[in-house]
Amino acid sequence: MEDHGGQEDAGGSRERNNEGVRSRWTPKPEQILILESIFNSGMVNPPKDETVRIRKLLEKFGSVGDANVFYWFQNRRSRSRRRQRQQIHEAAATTTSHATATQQQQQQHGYYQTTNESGGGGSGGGGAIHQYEMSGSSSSSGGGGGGGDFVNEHLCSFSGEIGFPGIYNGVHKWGANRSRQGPDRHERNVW
Amino acid sequence: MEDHGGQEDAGGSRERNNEGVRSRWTPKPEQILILESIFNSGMVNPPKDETVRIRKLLEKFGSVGDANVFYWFQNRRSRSRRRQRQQIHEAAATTTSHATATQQQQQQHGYYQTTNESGGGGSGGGGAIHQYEMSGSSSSSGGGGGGGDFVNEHLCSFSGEIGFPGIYNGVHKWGANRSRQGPDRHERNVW
DNA sequence: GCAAATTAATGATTTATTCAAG
DNA sequence: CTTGAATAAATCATTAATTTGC
Repeated sequence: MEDHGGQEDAGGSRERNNEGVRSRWTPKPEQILILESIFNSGMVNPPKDETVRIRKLLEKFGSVGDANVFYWFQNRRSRSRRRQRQQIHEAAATTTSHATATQQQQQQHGYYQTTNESGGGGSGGGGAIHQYEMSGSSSSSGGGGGGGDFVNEHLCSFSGEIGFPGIYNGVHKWGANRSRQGPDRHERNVW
Repeated sequence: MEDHGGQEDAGGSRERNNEGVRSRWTPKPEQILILESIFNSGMVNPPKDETVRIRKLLEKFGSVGDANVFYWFQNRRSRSRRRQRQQIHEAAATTTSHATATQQQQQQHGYYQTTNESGGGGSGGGGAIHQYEMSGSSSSSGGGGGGGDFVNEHLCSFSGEIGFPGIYNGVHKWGANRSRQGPDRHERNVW
């Protein structure tokens, strides 16, 4: 049997390196699915709060840290753009027409952005919402997940969807949101 | 309680933004002194462990977060470089000779770098040591300090008074271990 | 069929650029 | 204008695919 999911340490929980090689996180297929789903839904740059939620969600499938999630999104954005540009350049080189599709990305540092992945199925699509989500002194504390949690919605989709071998979809309730009691000087800093 | 006789909130502890305006950290003169001292000593890109120590040290003079310290060093490096380049360009424009001082920085992403500040007396010179420093022992808590000594050394200078820096360059012997050991999967992540 | 060598993907760092508060 | 904060681009380093030789 190919327990292709057998390696539990693949999640990166083992970074023990007596030598000098730092092991990096290797996301599991399920994790990648979740991440891509979120990304494709338009949240290409989740704020810290959301990132933490995502991490907690991913953690159910393997060890992962907040930074890993952050890196993942960062790299995804960067590479998405690069490929888009390459394709543009490529097309420009191929097409003899003068139609230079100069799709200049306007660097709107908004968090949600319409992902125009070329190859993607374009399932999500959706919302270019501007949710800056600042430290929520405004009522975000509510323990139980507070208000509209983006991640929660996605979780719904996954509860009973992904047919993973050996994964029981239980109802997760990460209500106990680890509120940051520290004096946050900057909510959305680089961590 | 020391009354620094000045803006108390300047430390940045107040970043409450009910509106959405983030107030940014305003380092106190003492803090700047410490930071510059460390920077001038050759540590231009302190690893996380050291950053935390620095933060704790700075915190004695006002609220400050790890990220603030990180940003400060980042901006300092950037600014330093840019100015250097400008000066080079400027000099090149002035000098009629063909000696184009193409000081191509070879992107040695080392943490310690010879600070070639133009104005400085060029004393330091230190060592472009590659020290990845991966701590590992989380015993860096409290002021007790632990293994690291860099910040502590600086602290010595400050213990009692900020005796203006002549910035004496002592012998730096930081680590010098080029082995990149990293127990944690992402010790030096972006926070 | 396997294991070393090579290449392709991609996670993690660092640098350059930009935005905005003071 | 200065400079802290944030992000995107570029780069490095490690892991997975793959090729190659036996």
